[in-house]
Amino acid sequence: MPFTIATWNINSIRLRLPIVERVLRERQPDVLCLQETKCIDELFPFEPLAAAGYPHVLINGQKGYHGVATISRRPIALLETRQFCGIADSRHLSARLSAGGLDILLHNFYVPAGGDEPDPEINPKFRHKLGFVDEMRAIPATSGDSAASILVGDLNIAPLEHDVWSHKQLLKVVSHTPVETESFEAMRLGGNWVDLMRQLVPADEKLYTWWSYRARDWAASDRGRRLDHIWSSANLSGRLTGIDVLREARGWERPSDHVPVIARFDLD
DNA sequence: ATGGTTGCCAAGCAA
Repeated sequence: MPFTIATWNINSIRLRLPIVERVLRERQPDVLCLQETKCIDELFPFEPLAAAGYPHVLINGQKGYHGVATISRRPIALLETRQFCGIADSRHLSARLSAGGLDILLHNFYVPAGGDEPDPEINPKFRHKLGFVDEMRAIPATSGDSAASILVGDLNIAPLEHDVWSHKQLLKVVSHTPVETESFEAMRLGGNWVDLMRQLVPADEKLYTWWSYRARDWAASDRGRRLDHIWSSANLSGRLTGIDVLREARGWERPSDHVPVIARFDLD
């Protein structure tokens, strides 16, 4: 049995509990990292997730906005919930679990979207996003003989040309501006993180995890972006056996605008 | 160039 980990910006856990249960039932990931749960901790749906086989649930929620949760079939321990840029948003949760004899440090991130105007001087939300990515430099991929790291989440940046439907048309659109993509890649490489999706999908192939709600026909226009990511330390990247982007989930009833991404590893 | 949709929670704000 491989070890599998999934990430999904769910855009309200309570509204979309039925499709979360569907993914858990059909794909049975060992761990699912959720972002934008939009749910205070007291209202989090622990019981249905436990009934689905996921009794280990770690949450960092807030009212109405943001919020991350990491749910697991196997025991998992909360490490910390970090703040970034001195702003008390619920955008991070780290945890420790064991798989294949490895002690795995797992980060679940929801990076700020950054607003519409890609100018940090006039747009505080964009300034926050750039500062947030800068602060992520303090979280490198730690590893050792029996230790490894995984970082997943909605990172709200599509770094490569073919991570967006039109590189040229998105160069001035927040999520794909050079100031974002360059600092994003520098942060990833400086932290020794491996981009696992692109390890298996060639850089010249289009790859998206998000399609706007505003499209008349998201599938026909297919104007997507790869905003969701799975990274690992180098000692785990060699154990990666597969990546699934569940594009079909964008067409389900009451969908999130993001779809689940699942990584499979040759670990038990 | 503009507006297009969704969710929170009950008016805009954020995405």
